[in-house]
Amino acid sequence: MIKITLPDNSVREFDAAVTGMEVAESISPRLAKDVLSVSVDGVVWDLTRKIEHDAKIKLYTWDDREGKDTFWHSSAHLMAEAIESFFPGTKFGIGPTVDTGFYYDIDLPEGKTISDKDLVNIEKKMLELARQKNDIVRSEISKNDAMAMFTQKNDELKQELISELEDGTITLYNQGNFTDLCRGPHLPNTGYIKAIKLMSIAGAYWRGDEHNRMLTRIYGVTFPKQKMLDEYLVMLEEAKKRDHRKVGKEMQLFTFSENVGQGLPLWLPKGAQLREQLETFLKKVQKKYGYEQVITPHIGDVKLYKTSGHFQKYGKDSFQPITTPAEGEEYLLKPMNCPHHCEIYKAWPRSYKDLPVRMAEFGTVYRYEMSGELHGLTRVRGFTQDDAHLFCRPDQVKDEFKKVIDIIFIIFKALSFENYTAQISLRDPEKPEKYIGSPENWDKAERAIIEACEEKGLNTVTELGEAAFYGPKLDFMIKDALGRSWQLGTVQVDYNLPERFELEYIGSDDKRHRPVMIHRAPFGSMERFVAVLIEHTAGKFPLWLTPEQAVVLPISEKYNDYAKKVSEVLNISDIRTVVDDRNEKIGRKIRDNELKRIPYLLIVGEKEAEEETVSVRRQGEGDKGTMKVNEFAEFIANEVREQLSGLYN
RNA sequence: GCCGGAGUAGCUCAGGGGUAGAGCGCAUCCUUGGUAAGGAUGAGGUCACGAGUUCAAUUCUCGUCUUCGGCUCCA
Repeated sequence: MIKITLPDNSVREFDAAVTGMEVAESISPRLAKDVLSVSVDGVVWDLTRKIEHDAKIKLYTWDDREGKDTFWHSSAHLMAEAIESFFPGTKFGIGPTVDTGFYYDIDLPEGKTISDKDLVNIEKKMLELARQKNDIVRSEISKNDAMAMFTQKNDELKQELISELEDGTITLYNQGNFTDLCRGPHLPNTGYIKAIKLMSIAGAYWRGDEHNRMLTRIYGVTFPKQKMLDEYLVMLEEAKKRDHRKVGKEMQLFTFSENVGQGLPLWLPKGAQLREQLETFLKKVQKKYGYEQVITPHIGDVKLYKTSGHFQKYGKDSFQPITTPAEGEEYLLKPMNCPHHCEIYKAWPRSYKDLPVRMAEFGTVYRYEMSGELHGLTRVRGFTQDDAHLFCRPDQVKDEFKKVIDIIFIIFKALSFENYTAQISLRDPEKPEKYIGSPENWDKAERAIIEACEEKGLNTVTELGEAAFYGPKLDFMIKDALGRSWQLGTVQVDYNLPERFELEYIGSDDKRHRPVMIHRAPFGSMERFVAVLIEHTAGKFPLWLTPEQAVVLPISEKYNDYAKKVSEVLNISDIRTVVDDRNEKIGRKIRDNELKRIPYLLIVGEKEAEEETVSVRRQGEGDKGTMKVNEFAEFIANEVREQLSGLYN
């Protein structure tokens, strides 16, 4: 007698060992059709594997992450089988699932390469193999036998993987003519896979280490229904339309020039306007929180960065120092603002009563990024951080940290960023050589972050090894239109730089003490933030932020003068307004300006000119009726006020 | 930096060993209009750059640069 407990705590009894599939069948035919895998006492299993003892189980379908994982994992095997049929002798690395599908890292036989054209053929072969509904069969194998098997196949990648496994835990999965080393679980047979799209070919270092050889990685995605694949592809097309590189070009926000250099963005007038709005907004928030603006130069003596440790850490792989012709002094394009700010802290003696000192700067920094890394505005070589450094007493760290989190949330609220991940980035305990400073200070800094997040009730994930070399971080990550995750806001607790720069304050005991630094940038960089903002809004920025808030559209050239007058009046009231006085019909002007994503279109003709009114049209919504010009000015000012109400006043 | 694509007008793209095309945009003119594309005419390209093969290269080969998708990296 086997007792199976389901998630609702109901218990089903079976006479003998039973499979997950049999349990599903006993519940409903529909479930038996949809189920993809099963967890048995918390471990995900194949549906066809016998459960021989009492167990708690949960059945997974496509709607569960575990179900999709099983589906895609089997799809990776199916792809491997198809690849092996075209390229016998291919060596297989690893073939895991990712958020949107799966990949397999392979090493093609000597002299063979794979191209996009091959992908189509591999897809066809996969479909053919899927239609055969070959059973996917699990078997256990001893370490020696497994090693012998893959030695015979000359697959040293798998041999390396096997060598790290424990005997007695090694399993193989077979389908048709293909057998792979795999922990599983897998679908019962290949017939579940109905729709297949191989997305791209990429290079990937074996085991993610750039010192290893590069394998060929093939990304793919599969679905249980063709319709789901079609919808997914449409969704990808839609996402591409939001790509900040495309929208930024269309809206004339920024550009790049080969003559200026790669990764060096040029902000066009409208993009600069957008940035200015963001900066003004943050400055107002920061003023409320007691920050003071400072300004520092774009270069600094190399010794500044030797003191901070940045030069030792990054100097070789960075823009090289600028030298003075006569004296041979070395200056570095600043990659960080903190050393400059430390020097400002040291400009005069500080008392414990002065702390915390909150020093803010929109500081432009330059970092050498490898050419293959550059990506639109999200990864560039010259960018502006909304940087600030808080110098505080040890007893103030947690409170200051929490206030920074508040500022970040004000920004996220102002821009309706709801889907973020808060990540606590700690040191890698196995690689102490990557970090500077004492373990005691690291412990204190990490504890401060963890406690501050707990006290704020923040939902966080913790990543080891993601800390900066001088201190742990709290990072806020946001996804772009295509689901790639980018780090925006960051807060870091640092006990190290104050020591290196010998920062001090005089305590109430009349003795010298060391302050603690908090580095923080809520936007992160203006460039990356604007990029993600563009993708979030598809370029339809909130009214308070958008570079052009209203456009006046004269019905004919006869009303151009009136249109200009309206625009002047609105601009005096700080409403960013332009005029479209092209020799075009009104329908055309409406269409063009709707597509330019300007929130308000103001149509003016004979009637409006006589009555000193505008006919208001809201982007995407249509005609809103007629208003006096000053009424409209008040109306739009109100809308802006509402959007920002309570955020900084 | 590494693996694999791509680079033709301001933009989106077609073409192809005999020195180039479309749509949109732009300019000029006609039209002077009432809520998502009015009409005519015209200007714009060393086909990314540099070598090589060829009678002839934008097209083929190689290199460089830039860019795209990944990998690695990211103070």
